[in-house]
Amino acid sequence: MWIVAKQTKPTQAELAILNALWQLGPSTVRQVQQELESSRGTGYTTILKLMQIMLKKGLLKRDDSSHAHVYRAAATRGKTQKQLVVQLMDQVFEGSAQQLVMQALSTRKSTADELAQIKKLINDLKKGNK
Amino acid sequence: MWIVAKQTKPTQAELAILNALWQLGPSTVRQVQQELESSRGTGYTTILKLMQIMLKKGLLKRDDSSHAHVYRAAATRGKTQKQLVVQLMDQVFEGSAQQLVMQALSTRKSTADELAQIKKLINDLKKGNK
DNA sequence: GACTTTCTACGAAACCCTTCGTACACCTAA
DNA sequence: TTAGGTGTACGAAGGGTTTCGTAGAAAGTC
Repeated sequence: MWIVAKQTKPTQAELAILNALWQLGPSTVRQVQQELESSRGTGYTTILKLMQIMLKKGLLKRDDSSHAHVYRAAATRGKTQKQLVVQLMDQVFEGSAQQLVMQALSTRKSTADELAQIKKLINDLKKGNK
Repeated sequence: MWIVAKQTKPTQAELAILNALWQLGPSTVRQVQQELESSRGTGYTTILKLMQIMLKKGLLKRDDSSHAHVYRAAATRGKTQKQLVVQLMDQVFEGSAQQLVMQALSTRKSTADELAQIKKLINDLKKGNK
C-alpha cells in the first residue's frame, strides 16, 4: 500500500518545460531555457523558479551533485499523456473514449499509414475484449 | 473578413457550467446552480459571478429580457471539444492525432460497437484521402 | 587573489481563478 | 404598503501561476 502523491495537472508553462525535458533528457536549467527561448522568450530566472516549484510538486526530479543541478521529468511522456487524456475525456466528453477519438480524427488529417496503425490497434483491442 | 475573438480556454469551473448548459439548454443561474449543487456544492453567487465573467469572455450569451436572465453556451459542445482536443494535441502530443487516439483507446475500454464505429470513420477518412 | 561569469535561492509584483458577503432592485402576497 | 423571497451587481479575499530583480555562493580566468 502506497501513499501516492495525487498527480497535479501541469500548467501551461510547466508543460512547456516538461516537453523540453522529454526531448532533451536530463538537463540543466540553462539547457531548458535555451530550448524554450525561441518559442516562449522567458528569462532564465523564470524558468529556474518554475522548475524549483515543479520539483516541490513532484513533477521533476533533481540531481544536485554538481554545481549546475540536473533536472529530469518525474513521469514519462506517455504517462502524462494518459493522465491528460483521461482528464479531458471526463471533463468534456462525458468519459467517452470513442467520442474523443472521433473528434481527434476528424480534426487533423492523418496519413493512410497512421490510420492503418490505429486500425491495427482496434483489431488488437477487439481480440482482447472477446 | 471577421475579427474573431480568440477562443479562451475554459477553466475547470467554467467547463462544469458549460456542461450544465449543454445538457439543460438555455437556463437561469439558479437552474445551473441546482444542476451543479450535488457535484460541486458551490453557492449561488459564485455561479452567478462565474457566469457573468464567462459572458464577458464570450463563452456565454445572455437573454436579459426577463427578470431572471437566461444564459446559453456561445459555442456548441462539439466545437469546444474540437478546440480542446487540438490544444491537447499540440501541447502534449506534438500535434499528432494518431498518438492521441492511441493513448485514448488504450486508456479506456471501449465496446465492440464503439470500436466498429471508429473503424468505420477510419475507412471513410481513407476514402477521403485518396 | 581579484575579476568575471554562472549558478541557486528568495521575495515580491502582477495577474487570473474561485469563492462568498453585502447591497440593492424587483416581484408578490397579505 | 410593508415584509419576504428571488434576482443582479459589485467588491474583495485567498490562493495559484508566471514573471523577474536582486543577493549571494561557486567556479573559471588572468
